[in-house]
Amino acid sequence: MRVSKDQAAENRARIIEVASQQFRQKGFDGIGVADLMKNAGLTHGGFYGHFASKDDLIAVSCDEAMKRSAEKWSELAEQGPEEALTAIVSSYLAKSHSGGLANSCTMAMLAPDIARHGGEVQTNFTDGTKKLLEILASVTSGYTDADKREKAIATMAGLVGAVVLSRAVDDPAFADEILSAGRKLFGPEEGSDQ
Amino acid sequence: MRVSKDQAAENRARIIEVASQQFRQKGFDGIGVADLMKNAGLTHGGFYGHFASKDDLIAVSCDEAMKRSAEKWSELAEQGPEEALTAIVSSYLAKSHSGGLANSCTMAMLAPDIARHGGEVQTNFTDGTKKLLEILASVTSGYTDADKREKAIATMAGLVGAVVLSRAVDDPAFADEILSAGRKLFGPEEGSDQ
DNA sequence: AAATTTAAATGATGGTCATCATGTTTGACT
DNA sequence: AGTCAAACATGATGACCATCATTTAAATTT
Repeated sequence: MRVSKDQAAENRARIIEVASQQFRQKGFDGIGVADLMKNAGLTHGGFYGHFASKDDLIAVSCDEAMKRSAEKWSELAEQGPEEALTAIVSSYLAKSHSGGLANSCTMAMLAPDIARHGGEVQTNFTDGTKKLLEILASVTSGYTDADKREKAIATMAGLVGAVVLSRAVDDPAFADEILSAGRKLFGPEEGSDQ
Repeated sequence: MRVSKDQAAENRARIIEVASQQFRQKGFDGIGVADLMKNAGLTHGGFYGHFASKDDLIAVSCDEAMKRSAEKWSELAEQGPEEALTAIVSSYLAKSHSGGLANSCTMAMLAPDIARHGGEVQTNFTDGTKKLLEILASVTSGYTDADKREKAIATMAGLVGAVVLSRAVDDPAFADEILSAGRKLFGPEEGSDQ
């Protein structure tokens, strides 16, 4: 059966959307093409009309997710410099019960998968990470740009590590303790405001 | 064929050792029981004499790896308080070319896999992470124990995030930039020593 | 309205995987 | 010395997977 051009584009977008969530939740190897398509309301055969391979979808969906993060950070950055950093940090380190693994950042949920995968995904991820870093550096205080960038790297690593650990840990209280320490210490003038 | 008790124990230890490295390098789903056994110099059939299931091996090998990390950190912590923190940080954030993915920390390489897996691995990982945090807190300066612990959480998150990102990124110069920013900013008196 | 195009469905293929049943060898114990 | 069973090998089983060939049917074009 056939479907209108608009419908087909919508289907493609839904496949990417589903894939983006499911990959973050279950990993690249944790979900198959057939299940992905079923969750998008389609059957597995149609997949190869939209994408050359599963690897292709992986690359596309991760790129999409990184771009979405960049948009979100950019929006949060449109504030006074100090409030902006606080906004990004507290948005990134929101309590773990708000949205499961599927709604967490690609950097936090898929970075090791990407490191192992190599290829196009990794290149896209690298570019996306650099972009996020620039946004973060632009709302970070420091004497020089190099100083800002260095501090932004540390903040980004802290954010990613805090989410990675809080999601991996069994104990909800411990998970929240990690997120809350991050919220306190990765904000403006880190560590010196007590 | 049969093998002496000592030989069998040695074989079991080698399976765990191989698994620990391969899982970190390729992920839980990235290596099969048969290949794991082959890399340990055995055939796949013998596996179920040593372990109840692949999940069992996953739990055992991660526990082993976390315990090994704790030993290493404990040794590094046996120094003056400031040197100890520096030692742990610079050991953790050593240049990326020294040892590939297989020799990186479990927290950095497997945390998302563990979050998805659940069960015994996750419990072991949680305990191991708490243990590492205590060691880090013991070499961290602060007015109160709660303060030390909070700072130690931030440091640990920063270390993990820096390794996660540096391993995932395509660009070696960027990877080293991340590690080196971490080395500079996650040491003693973070961020205030410039 | 007929012809063409194409999104998606169906179903098959070859590969991989975890697990287990069974066979073989030989240490360990009587 | 003789028996037993532990340790490992071999091979099978059934499930799942990515990919693709073929078919179906509707959207688009003529």
